[in-house]
Amino acid sequence: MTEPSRFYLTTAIDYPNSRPHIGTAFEKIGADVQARYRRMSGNTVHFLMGNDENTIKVAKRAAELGRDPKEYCDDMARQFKEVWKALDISNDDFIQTSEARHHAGCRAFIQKVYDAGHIYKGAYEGLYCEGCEAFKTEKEIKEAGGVCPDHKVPPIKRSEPCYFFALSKFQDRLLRFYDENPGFIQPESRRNEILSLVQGGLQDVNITRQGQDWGIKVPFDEQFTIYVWFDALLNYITAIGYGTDDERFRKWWPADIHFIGKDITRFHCALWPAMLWAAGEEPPRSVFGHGFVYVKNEETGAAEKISKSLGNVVEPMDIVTKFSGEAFRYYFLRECPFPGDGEFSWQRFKDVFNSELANNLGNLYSRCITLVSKNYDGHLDETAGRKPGVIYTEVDTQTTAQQVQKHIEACQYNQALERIWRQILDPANRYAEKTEPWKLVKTDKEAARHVLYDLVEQLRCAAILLKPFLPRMAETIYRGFNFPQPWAEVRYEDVWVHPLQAEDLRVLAPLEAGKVKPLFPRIN
RNA sequence: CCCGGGGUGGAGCAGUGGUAGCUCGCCAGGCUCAUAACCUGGAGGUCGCAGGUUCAAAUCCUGCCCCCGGAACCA
Repeated sequence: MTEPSRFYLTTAIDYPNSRPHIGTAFEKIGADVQARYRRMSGNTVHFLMGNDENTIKVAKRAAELGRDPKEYCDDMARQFKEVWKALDISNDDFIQTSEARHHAGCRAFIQKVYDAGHIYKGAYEGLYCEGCEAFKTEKEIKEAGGVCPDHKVPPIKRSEPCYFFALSKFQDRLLRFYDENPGFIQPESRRNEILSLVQGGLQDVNITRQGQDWGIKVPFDEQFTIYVWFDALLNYITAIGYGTDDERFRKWWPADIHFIGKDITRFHCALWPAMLWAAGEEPPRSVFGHGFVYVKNEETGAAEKISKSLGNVVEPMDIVTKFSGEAFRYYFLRECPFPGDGEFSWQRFKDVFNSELANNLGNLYSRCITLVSKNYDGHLDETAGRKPGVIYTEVDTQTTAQQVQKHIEACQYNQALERIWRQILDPANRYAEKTEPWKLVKTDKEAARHVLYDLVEQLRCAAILLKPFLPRMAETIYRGFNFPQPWAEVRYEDVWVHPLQAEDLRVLAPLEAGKVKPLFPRIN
């Protein structure tokens, strides 16, 4: 991959018109696993998230509520952050594009591009709704049946002066760049899409709006504000100091990976590199366009796009409060392939939770702890300095750990988790069944002790491998025993290095009548 | 019309040339340490359709059908 020292990753910034839904959260979780994994791997990580606030819609929404736009944005940002916190998203920074650092960086950037001659004045013609006092896309109008979706009146054609960014000039350079950097656009399917798009020719893009109060003023012509993408994309650099702290900016740029939804791939893969070149900066190292989450209609069985009009919006907190942030993370990481699309249904959620988290992982943890605590008073003698035995020979744990690493690096989180379950946890349950330590303890207590030591080793491996995915439960499992490595310092290598116990293995988990509290209580 | 993705046992997926695999669900046993959890076995698929290449195709080629998404303020 990239140089091991620093790793800068971002997610798309969200519109604060409405609260985040499970699809928005899907992206953050996928990025979070990557961030946590990189930290474990010894990288100095900077993980950025944020909200995209300089839009007409935001100003309008605030006006509807009779609130000051900035105050409204701050309140929404607070709500977003609450959700991300509940999901244990480990972002290092959260940028709001209404912040001064973003405004300053944006103005510096656009001025530079202007001075370099990549911006020219022209006129924009589009479909305009007088009720909204805004231009509408053809798609919006078409979907509403030829009228404005908000005001139900047909739009009028309107032309206004504006500034264009000369994107078309960068077509050849982009194609050359894709060719020289085959890993730039991920996954592969997205790459093909962008390739054909750019080969088909690029149009210059309108980057300003006239007569808006809310937003960033164009420094070389203050009657205009910067329009959407030319503002939003810049958050990735203004957040790390572009235009305000050059040293910091140089430290982190270029980004190692931008996580975005597949729908905005074109902006990140075509427009964004061109903008950066125009300002004399490097493009990001890679862009990952993840899939979408659809909601299963329980009546028809059909997968529906999440939308307010369909009334099928599921908010993360709906799930988190009923289950947990960990369960939420597990479901989407295991059930929805990150590069492709996935589906959510409450029934499926329950099934996955019960079979994989409660019955498999949680139950293995419970049975191991009980066996050790009840039969050995929580203390396995003579395990200090002793290597655990191998319980599964088809695939050794080193291979498994490396397969998991490979999958994480390719953002194939569902496959990484499947490996852990099939190659670490299932074999442990089978091994317990085969060796029957609950019986063996009555005839050969020493042999049973070794069996239990081997079983607990599987929990140790699973906890380490699961650290980026289920940070809390992985820690709970790990701290249930006196494993030698401090939790904060464990790395994937520790899975196969088997650092020896300095002292005999002991159960540290709090017990009641010799039993632990279930990690994932079954849902009925 | 164009572009992209996809069609594999009831559901969800893996599988890019060599006896069709996994999870859930279902059926039957076993076990009883554990969260009525765990383990074993079983039923269930002509891998969208039709041709072709090959000793051999879910996998490569051609044509067709169907589903989903996209075309520039939408994660």
